[in-house]
Amino acid sequence: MQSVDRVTAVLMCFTDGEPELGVTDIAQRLELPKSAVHRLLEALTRSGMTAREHERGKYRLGPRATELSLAALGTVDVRSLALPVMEELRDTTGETVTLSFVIGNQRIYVAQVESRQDVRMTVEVGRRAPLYAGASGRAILMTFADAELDHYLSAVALTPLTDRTLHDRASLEEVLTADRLRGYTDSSGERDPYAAAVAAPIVGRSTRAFACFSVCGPRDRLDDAARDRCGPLAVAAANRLTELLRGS
Amino acid sequence: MQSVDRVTAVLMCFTDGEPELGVTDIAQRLELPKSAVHRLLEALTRSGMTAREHERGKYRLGPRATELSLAALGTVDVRSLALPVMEELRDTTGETVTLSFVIGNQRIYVAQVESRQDVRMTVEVGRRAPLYAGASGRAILMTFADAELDHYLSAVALTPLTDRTLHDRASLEEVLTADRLRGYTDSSGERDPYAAAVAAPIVGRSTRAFACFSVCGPRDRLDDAARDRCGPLAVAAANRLTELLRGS
DNA sequence: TCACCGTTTCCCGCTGAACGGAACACCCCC
DNA sequence: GGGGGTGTTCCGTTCAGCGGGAAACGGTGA
Repeated sequence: MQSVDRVTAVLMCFTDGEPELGVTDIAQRLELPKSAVHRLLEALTRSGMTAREHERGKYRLGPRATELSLAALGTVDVRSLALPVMEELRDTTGETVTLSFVIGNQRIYVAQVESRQDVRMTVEVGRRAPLYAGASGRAILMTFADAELDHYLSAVALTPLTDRTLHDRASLEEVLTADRLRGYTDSSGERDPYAAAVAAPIVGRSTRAFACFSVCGPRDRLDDAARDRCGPLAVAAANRLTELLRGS
Repeated sequence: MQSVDRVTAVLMCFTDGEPELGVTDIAQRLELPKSAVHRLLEALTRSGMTAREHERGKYRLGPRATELSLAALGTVDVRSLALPVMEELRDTTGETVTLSFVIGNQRIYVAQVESRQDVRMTVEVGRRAPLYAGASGRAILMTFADAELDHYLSAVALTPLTDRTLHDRASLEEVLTADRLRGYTDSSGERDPYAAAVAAPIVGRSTRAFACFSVCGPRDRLDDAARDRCGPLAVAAANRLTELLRGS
């Protein structure tokens, strides 16, 4: 059914990192006539899957999509899917592996798999942390679109947690730019003076991460060379979880 | 467009609390011919919005729906929407109000608005708790379908946290049955010997809660009469948040 | 093992829902 | 005022999607 394919394609456009899209934009992405896209969006808006704030405005996902989302995520236990991937990453790297979710403009540890070594990092599952300090938070931040990042940096005071925390906007943006290129972030002594970590964002099809993995341990052990080795492993694990979530 | 309406209607069937549905079931709910529903589901499954495990099996939401969900929820900051509702509930009841999310088979405090009274309940935002102990957890459990509840009770050891915690299956199920009728749960001394609470589940359109509100305070103040008064207020606040999420 | 029941799948003639090109309307900016 | 780009509307055309009904399938109980 051609219509079903088109509905799905239009809705999936909203997962590409931009929450608001126009008729012409979607038509170009999907190589469809504007009249067809317009007709689809009008019908989707009437049925609640998309919405827009005013006439001639851009479209966004609507209340029915939110309701569908709550149901869809209720049936997928992200944490259960993640645990085996985390165990594999822990065994490969030898360090503690954590999973954090984004909630608002903070992140929260929801699971960890601890290193088997006697000297190890342990985090307090349930603890929240800001996004600007440390590898995990920045792994999420680096997936933000420019406008979103700008909004975040305007809204949040960059209070240093240790004397190694990046807290001025310019150096933060510079670090994020570099991190985007390699797909992971790293930190040493930013949230805890004796800890170091690498982290990789976890995305759906959206480019905006909803969670991240980190590999963390004592600074002495997770030195520059170890972080260089662990970063790509964290990226691979994050990609693995994304595949599992997609059901492929 | 008739097809768009049908696609939306079919997808929304999956938000009614049952994660798996058959052709006949959906056709009956929507009063559509089975051949039409079958054609829609086949097309939705090809495009990834729905999926099924084997031929002739039931359908469920698919990987594209999961991806769409992550994008949709990324644009709705549930916590920001909730805070004004929680403040209003705090002012009406005089007690501390909390918001918990479901993560796996536990819940986690994500926000609180504290009572203005000097003697007050304070929770540790970020702390996790089981679903079987206390008003908040049971507010979530009571929205589970029978099969899901059965699965939960089989999987989780009902370890008492205080000597008032309900920890045998029969009395838990009995309490849940009663709570479903009135739409909220209450507890006194189950997780903390000196605390009492009422809690109401927060749902999308799904009957399975993704979060809950609680009103909590010292047991002496939140006695039977106070809990009777606060329960319906918590239910109204939960419904209010659901409306806000739906964008109505 | 077989019959029954309920569900899923498939078929096919029909028609109006959906199609897309093009023109129009609108808005922003120089 | 005009250019550029986007959103909206129109309308003749056509085939995608329609639904009734039959066939196929699977589970269950005697």
